[in-house]
Amino acid sequence: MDIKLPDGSSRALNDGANGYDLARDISPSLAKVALLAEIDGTVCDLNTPLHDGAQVAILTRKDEAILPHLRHSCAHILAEAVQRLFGDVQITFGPATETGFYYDFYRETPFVQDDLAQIEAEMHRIVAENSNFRRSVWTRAQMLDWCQEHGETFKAEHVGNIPADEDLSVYHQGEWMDMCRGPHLPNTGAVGKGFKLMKLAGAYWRGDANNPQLQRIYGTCWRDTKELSAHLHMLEEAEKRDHRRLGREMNLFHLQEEAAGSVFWHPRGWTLYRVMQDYMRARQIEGGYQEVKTPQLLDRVFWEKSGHWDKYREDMFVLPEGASNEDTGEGKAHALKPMNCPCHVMIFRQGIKSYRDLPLRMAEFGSCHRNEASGALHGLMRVRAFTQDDAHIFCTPEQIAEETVRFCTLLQQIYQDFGFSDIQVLFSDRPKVRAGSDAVWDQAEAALSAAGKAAGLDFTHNPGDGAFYGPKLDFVLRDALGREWQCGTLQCDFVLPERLGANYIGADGAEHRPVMLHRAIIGSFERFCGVLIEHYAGKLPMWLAPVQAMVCTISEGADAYAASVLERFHKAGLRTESDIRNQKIGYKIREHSLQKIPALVVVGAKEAETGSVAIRRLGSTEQHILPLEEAISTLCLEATPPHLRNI
RNA sequence: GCCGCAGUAGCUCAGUGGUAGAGCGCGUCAUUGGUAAUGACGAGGUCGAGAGUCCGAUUCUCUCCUGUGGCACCA
Repeated sequence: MDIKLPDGSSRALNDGANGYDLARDISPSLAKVALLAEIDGTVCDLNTPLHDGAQVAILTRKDEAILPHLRHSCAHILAEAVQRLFGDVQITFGPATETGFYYDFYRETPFVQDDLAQIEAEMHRIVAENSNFRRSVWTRAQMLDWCQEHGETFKAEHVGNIPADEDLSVYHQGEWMDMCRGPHLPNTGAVGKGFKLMKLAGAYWRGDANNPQLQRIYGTCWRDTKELSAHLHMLEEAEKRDHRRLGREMNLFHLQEEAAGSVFWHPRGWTLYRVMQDYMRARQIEGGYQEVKTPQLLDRVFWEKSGHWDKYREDMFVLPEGASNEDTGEGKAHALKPMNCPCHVMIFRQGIKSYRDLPLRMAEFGSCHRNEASGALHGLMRVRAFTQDDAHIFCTPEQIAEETVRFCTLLQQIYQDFGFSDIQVLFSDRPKVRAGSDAVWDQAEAALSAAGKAAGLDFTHNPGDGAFYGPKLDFVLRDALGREWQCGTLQCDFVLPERLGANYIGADGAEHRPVMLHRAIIGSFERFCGVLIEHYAGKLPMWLAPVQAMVCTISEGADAYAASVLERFHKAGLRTESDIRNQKIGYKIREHSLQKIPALVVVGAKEAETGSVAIRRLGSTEQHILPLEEAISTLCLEATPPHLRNI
């Protein structure tokens, strides 16, 4: 038979030959390092038989494509090690992840951290044993017998979930085996030493909280120890830019247990927050939005009417009846608002709206409370009290397309200004269970998807994942470490205007129902602050930096000059502080550099005499001596928020 | 909410069945210096909260709280 190779050449092999035979035919040295075969674009075991005319590539350690399979094989080795060491363990699943693998086990007694070292040592032993991975195909009955015999109830349950027309394959390695689709490396030795067990975690069987909890062991796995240490180093770097750590070190905010999930903003952190908010407000006004402010605490009846009570009451903060005054037991039941939209509909409903009022764009920096599960809280990223850059656009169905384009344009501008250029858009269309007629969905989906494309955004289709009340676009941005953050969203809603009785008078003189577009760009200010801190590793661009310049004196003799410099900087609108402490200049430089202050303004006798300043920028060791006014105009230029530039 | 881990000075952490220690930070004093740590001295702790075992608990046990890594959740 004839096999085509990646370089366009072809090779004649005997019938029944496999990838290994091909590798050996090409060269004995290739056969030694061959790990997997990519047959017609699908990665397969090396010993998978080839067919005539197949396009085949032999994969070796050099190919990144082996990584998922290397990791998956490593997961099997983990599972074998665990079953060797612990008698009372059932195996379940163990897939590859983005940087490694995990395996979920069932065991009455949980694993503890100290078990990991022992397990890892056993894994190295299994690698050293260098057993072949051997695939075989079993019948359902054979498999179930095996599960019965070995007490593997979870695997047995899974047998029933494998499509009837699919082969049920098992992979052996030495004495051990697992039911698995494969493919795998030729032998356990091929996994090498580039792996490490990372952490223990709980996970539910089949991802469902109603099912038994399994014990998950995470590992990371790479092609060699060099790649492994590079990855571990990257993790250390990521830890250094953790916003919780930087928030403390830079004195931006803190959290404490009496207010779990709510932020104490310190002066510097609140400055960042305010600068962001001022910027967002300005951009929104440019974008044709009107800003409003609505109540935090509303009668329970209101939430019942809006439909939130039924759906979200578990996660709402509620004041039960009588709680408003503990002494007298007076007061109706209330709840803190978990979102702003119903309140915005209330404003829309005041007075009679005409089609001439549409589209009506109503924005609020809406402070919301959601009683998030305790295990979900995480620094600024997941909190219980937060403020959204929320807005609702009331419009006609015909206006959806244009409003979407306007929104995408605004969003792109804002992300760019904050320093994010890699934006991914997910378009989610009608779910199975939904409200509204198909005709309206047709129109909304077409409008959204066309508008997304028109705005020139990267576009991924996410079928069936829309909200029950309408299709949506989600905007995911990628930060400096390549992590993804879903921040922006645009959701069509045909339901809430109806539930809460919003309408307008059309050109025909009749009442019509507006469509509501729920939209946010940064999502929550709290979370976005966290994202910014991590994206910039604390080194915020000048316009966002809480303190933009620090005037540092060389010695006491320069105090008076420093005070006049500080005053000039303040007058120029630069957020500036001064450090006239009795310390050496090196000490001050170090301290304010660690505080990530963008411009250090050093003044001593020389500067005082010539009316100049020595500027040292964060991240550089150079000093630039400039006349005071020139320094100010240079820094001011950079410190100008994006919406005020070029005007 | 579930599973693992953790909670000791402002921060990072050590430590012990007989009520505690370091470094940094903070304060005072000396030093007046030229770009990432000047020196000396000093203050600072209900060892997360509650209960139990014990003559005695920060240490052992239990419960709770909070944090943390996951899972589930995320309008």
